[in-house]
Amino acid sequence: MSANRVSAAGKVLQVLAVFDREHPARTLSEIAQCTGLAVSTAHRVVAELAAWGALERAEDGSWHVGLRLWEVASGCPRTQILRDAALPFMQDLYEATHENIQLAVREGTELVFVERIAGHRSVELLTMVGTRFPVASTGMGRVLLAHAPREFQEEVLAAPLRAWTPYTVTDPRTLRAQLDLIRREQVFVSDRQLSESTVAVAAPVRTGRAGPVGAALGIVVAARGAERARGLREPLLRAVHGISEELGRRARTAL
Amino acid sequence: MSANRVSAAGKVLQVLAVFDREHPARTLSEIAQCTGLAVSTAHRVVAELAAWGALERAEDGSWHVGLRLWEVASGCPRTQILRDAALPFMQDLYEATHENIQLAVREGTELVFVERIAGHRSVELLTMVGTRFPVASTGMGRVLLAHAPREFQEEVLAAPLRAWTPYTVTDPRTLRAQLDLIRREQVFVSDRQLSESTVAVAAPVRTGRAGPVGAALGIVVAARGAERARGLREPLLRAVHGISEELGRRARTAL
DNA sequence: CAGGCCCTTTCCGTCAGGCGGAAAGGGTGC
DNA sequence: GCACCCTTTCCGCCTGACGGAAAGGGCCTG
Repeated sequence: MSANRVSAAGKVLQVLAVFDREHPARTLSEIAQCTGLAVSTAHRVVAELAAWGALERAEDGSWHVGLRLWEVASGCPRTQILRDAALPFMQDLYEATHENIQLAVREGTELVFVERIAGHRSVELLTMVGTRFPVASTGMGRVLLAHAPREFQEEVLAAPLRAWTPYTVTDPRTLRAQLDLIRREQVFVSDRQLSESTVAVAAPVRTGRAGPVGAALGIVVAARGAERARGLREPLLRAVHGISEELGRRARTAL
Repeated sequence: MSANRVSAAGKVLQVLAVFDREHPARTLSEIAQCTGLAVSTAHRVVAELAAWGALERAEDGSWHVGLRLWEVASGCPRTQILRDAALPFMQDLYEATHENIQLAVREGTELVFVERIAGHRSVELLTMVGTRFPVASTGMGRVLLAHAPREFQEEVLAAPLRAWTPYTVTDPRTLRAQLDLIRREQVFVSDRQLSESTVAVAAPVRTGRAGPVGAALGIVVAARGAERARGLREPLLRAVHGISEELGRRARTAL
């Protein structure tokens, strides 16, 4: 058989793509199965990746992403620069609130969480660093969507919106109104849209004082303590302004 | 010409390896140069990687690591599990001290920084998340070395030790004594070994209460405020014990 | 304890797809 | 306008990637 129209480089990427949040570890035959590669081929590719350090092997024989690949990828400028600029402000915000502080960027019609601070007293969340969500599903995503090019907004509004809770806004018209609201107000409160037990407060991070929106910062609190959200507005705004200026400063010196 | 003894998968990895902390962005010809690949080959490989999202292109035409690769690699269990277990304790420690809190693992004879908390009031450091250092050069590294298999210790002690400052211990005999000390005491104070302006306090993180040492936690303070180090002992110990137990709990439930 | 099942590893002959030299294309600075 | 450098495309040759097959090994079941 040879339903194989994938370049050698493509095979490497296929193998890497097999590892995600739900499957951090996989066996050789799983890898072969998922990629559609012959086991012998998968075996060779995996062995080469492992020799380099991109994959590592657990005692039980299963494979997982290796430290070496993590090192290379952790230099990703999109996350690295943002993270460096934002962390001190996120720390301040955490210290003031002791809630979950999250940082995310938009990638197409999805939201990718880039950094997160959580302590012992924070609410448990289902989001994790490195995971994706539809951009319309979260408060942070809607903030990014509101400041995204029109085409993206239309693309998202055109698609059916998933209801995660009874409160999730799924009517495109209502969502459109929310996006308008977000652009007027700086801060957006997202009430139990993704989970019944959480309320999020989110604001846009810019590059420089008035530059383009490149990320969103959010605080997630328990829904039962939702009245707290009001008091989070000011500290959140201070943080996003601080981060935006810091990003502007770094972008300028980089040129 | 064809001084080419590298498999197709190897070429992909060669290209990825070209990106490090000193060179987060590179042009096509740089990539070709560094890997020794023909430009046309490098071009094809880079294009394939970019199509998948492993590489992205800046406006100036240079290439850098893409968000997609970062996502996959951020699932690396070695860092992910450790990070998740340690972060809340690192937060507490940061809040109590407002100093740099660092988490690192050992990879062969080198130290890799896995996580770092730093706020506005913390000292500027030359270490970054995702960077490597010789294991003997830092306080955290020596803690990991002290708890590493004998063979590694001998390997490191046999090699010449680099002097980063006038205070750096380079005599194998003195270092050996330090390693003994580390095993007796739980906490190790590393005085201006890597930089003249910093003092580090480090302790080992275990898997479970008495499991193997898998990481090191460290606090870095300004050398001028070195007397603070004494007071950091107890909070640091509390943190490493908390993390160790949390790791033990997770490892057990994973089985 | 034998038998069967499934996953991993190795081997090897075939042939497609990767390879790189060369040349065209495009941008910039002197 | 010319020269230089970087990027992109093209194409014919040939090598090294491919996958079927079989051996090896661990584990459960009857």
